[in-house]
Amino acid sequence: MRILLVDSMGMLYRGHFAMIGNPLRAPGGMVTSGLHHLVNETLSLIERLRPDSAAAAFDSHEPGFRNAVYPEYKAGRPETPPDLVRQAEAAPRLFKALGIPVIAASGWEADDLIASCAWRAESAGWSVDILSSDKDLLQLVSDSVSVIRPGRPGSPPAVIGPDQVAGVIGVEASQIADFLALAGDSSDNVPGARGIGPKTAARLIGEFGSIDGIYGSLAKVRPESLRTKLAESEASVRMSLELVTLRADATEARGPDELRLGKPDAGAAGVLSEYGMRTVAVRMGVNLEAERRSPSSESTETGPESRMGDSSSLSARLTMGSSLFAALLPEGPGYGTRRPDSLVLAADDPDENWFYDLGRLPATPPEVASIIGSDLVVSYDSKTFSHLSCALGIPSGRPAGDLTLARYLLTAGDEDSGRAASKAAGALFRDFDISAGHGDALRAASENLRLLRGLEREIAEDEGMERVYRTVELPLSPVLSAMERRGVSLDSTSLEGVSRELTDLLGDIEARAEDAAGIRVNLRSPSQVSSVLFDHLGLPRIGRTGKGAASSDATVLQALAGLHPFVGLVAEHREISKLISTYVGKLPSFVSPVTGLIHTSFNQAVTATGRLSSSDPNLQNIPIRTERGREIRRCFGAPRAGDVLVSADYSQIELRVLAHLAGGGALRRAYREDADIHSRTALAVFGSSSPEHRRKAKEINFSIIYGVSAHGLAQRLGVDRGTASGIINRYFAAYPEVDAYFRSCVAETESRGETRTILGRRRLFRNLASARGNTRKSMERMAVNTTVQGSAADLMKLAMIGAADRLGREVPEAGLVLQVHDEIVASCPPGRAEDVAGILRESMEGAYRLEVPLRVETGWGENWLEAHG
DNA sequence: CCGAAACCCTA
DNA sequence: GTAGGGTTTCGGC
Repeated sequence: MRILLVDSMGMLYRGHFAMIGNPLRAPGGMVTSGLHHLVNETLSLIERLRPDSAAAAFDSHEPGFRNAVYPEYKAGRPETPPDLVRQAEAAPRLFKALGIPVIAASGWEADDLIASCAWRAESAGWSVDILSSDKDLLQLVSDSVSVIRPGRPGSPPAVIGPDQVAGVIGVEASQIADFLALAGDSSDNVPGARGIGPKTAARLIGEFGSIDGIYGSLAKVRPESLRTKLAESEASVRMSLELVTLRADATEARGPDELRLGKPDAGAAGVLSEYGMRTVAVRMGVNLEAERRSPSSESTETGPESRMGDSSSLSARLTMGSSLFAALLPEGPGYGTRRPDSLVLAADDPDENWFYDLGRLPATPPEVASIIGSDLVVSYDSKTFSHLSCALGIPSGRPAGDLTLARYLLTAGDEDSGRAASKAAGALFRDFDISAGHGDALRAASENLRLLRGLEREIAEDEGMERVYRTVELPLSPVLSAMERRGVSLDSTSLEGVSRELTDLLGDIEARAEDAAGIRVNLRSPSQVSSVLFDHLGLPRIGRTGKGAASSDATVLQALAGLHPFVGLVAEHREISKLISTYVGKLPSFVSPVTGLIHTSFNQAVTATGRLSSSDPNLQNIPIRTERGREIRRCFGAPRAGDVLVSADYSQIELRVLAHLAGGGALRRAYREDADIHSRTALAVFGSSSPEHRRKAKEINFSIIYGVSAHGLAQRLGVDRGTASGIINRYFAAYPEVDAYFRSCVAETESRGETRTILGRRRLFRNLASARGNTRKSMERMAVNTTVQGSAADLMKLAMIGAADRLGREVPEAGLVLQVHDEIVASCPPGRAEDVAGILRESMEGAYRLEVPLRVETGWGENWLEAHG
């Protein structure tokens, strides 16, 4: 026998705040996000677990024993929002109407009632499942009691049994109360031990087992400061233990037999109508006569093909302005070979939701193909959707919307909220189990459509973001997915040769290093290298690491070169081991067994500035600077045998963008005159354009783009800060418009809390106005750099869209394969290389009209090294 | 087993 | 000083 116990308050909170920006409402206007979440999660579990009994537990408003123990218990909490109070009041009535028993008792918290019911059920030999995301309830986990965490962000709902508890919270179930009593809990105002947080608490509990164990052998606690803290806090810890321990003796709690699941009663239809819960009604088989329009239902009891009847009517309903949220399952990142076996479609009208079980069909129905191929589809992630539809043999159309991209544009720079929003949406999307029926999938798809609508409304209110969304990011997505699918080839034979040579060399260096140092040392361990350099050999400590220790990084090694042979050997070891471990040793594992090619992922929604990133593998950091590194680059070729790679890269795009943004002045003039910009800068700053001065000026020009600080430039040029400061002053004297632009950029970022690129892409800087000292300086540099780096990224994205379009029409056998921020690489038959180079050049130079010309250099060859030239 | 730190590859 | 991805070691769980 099985019973499900629901932590109603926790679920209401979670649902309510998850949608706080875009809440669900009943027809009468009441906010119902929390209710929807609570009821839907509960029903999902009932459908999946099929329990015999269930109970939804609610907190009492009356003070309980904890307030008697500690009057400050839960003090200082923000007032519960009225919207949430109303939902908490409505929930018991709703559950009762649906035949789900409710437990509540004066003076008791829901957690104690759950503990008491769980204890009774367990004693009676029942299995117990608790739906809750609250860590306190993990205390109850045992062989017969599991806690189910609803759709933890980013992962499917987690069932936490005895073996999982430690992984979630760091201590065993039986130790949780002791752990919380030590660490304290700020949300409940449980004091715990002063100066001890979760990390230390978990360590102590791990070591001593319990609070009694700790105080029983306090003398063994190290270090001494910790012992003192514990001794001073003993009374507080003992009291906290009483506060956090769940009580299983609430006499009002009922046994599992008294909590049998019933059926919806006669009033259910009325309640569900009142709260606007039509899908719940359909799910429960409750007839809402007045509102029913469709004869079929999305009940999980009907077969998956239930809605396949008259699908021809569907496309007829897809008119201008409407769109369908589509998800092909199984979902997952990247380019794969998995053939999706089902398709979920959600429309604005939930009665038009569809579920196709493709696995049961002999072939993909033409209706599905025409929907996927239409330009009406919106999805959670159109690039992944495109890969999955390709796996079905159906090319997807232009995306009409993309939840990932919409969220990205709105939250760039606001890392926490961006991540949170993304995880929440991702969780909603993945948080269903197809084996339990397709109700969850449809619900998740509907929810995602609703979320996307909200985000797109917000974007549409902002001209710049709307432009970037519609004319840059959405059109770029299919360009990137095609690039990923095309892939690039890896010459494994040559790479093996490189591998052998580097491996031999590395062994040689290790032996010589041991000789030179006079002791055995793991050269991959920075701490061991440091101890040899600075303790054993007594070399001078130059730089410091982030934590203040003596650094042994490449700049330090360069400075120490010549003082001892060991130094050079370390540097060479670092170079070679890097090449082996990151490239030579790893790249072959990325060759697809299906295509024989490497397919990277171009991530369109990760960087703060609007650049792309590349991963699995990262093809944007393939070596080029050292001779040995270049041998690796030489191993990359066109995806089709016999084709060549054509490379086109922008010349100084960021400095040109800066010249444009900064307005009229010497920098703009220099570019219009097609001058050698580094020589110009050298002349202005040093009064000479000698090769040495030009080289330094080049460093200065780079530093400018990063937001220049005297400290940074000093390090870069190897001069003292005073000198660097003087150089910066002379630079700004030569290019006063750049100085003025930086100042205005910072001022605007401060006043608006955001900065913008040339096309209107936004990066949030909410804290600039309140930041001080080095934090402030750092944010100023980020703001300045974002306009330059981000605008360059905008231009490159436009160029890629244009180039992909022209290649598709003019040289269909060619296609883009790589992008490395200021470079794009295409592949084509050798005879078309010149044409392709011309198309790339024109697309890039003409991507956007600036006040200065854009220049592009092209090259081609059998491999990437030759092409890049 | 995981996260932080140190390091290094790219633009 | 900007923006990324990735590897290894090491200490703590």
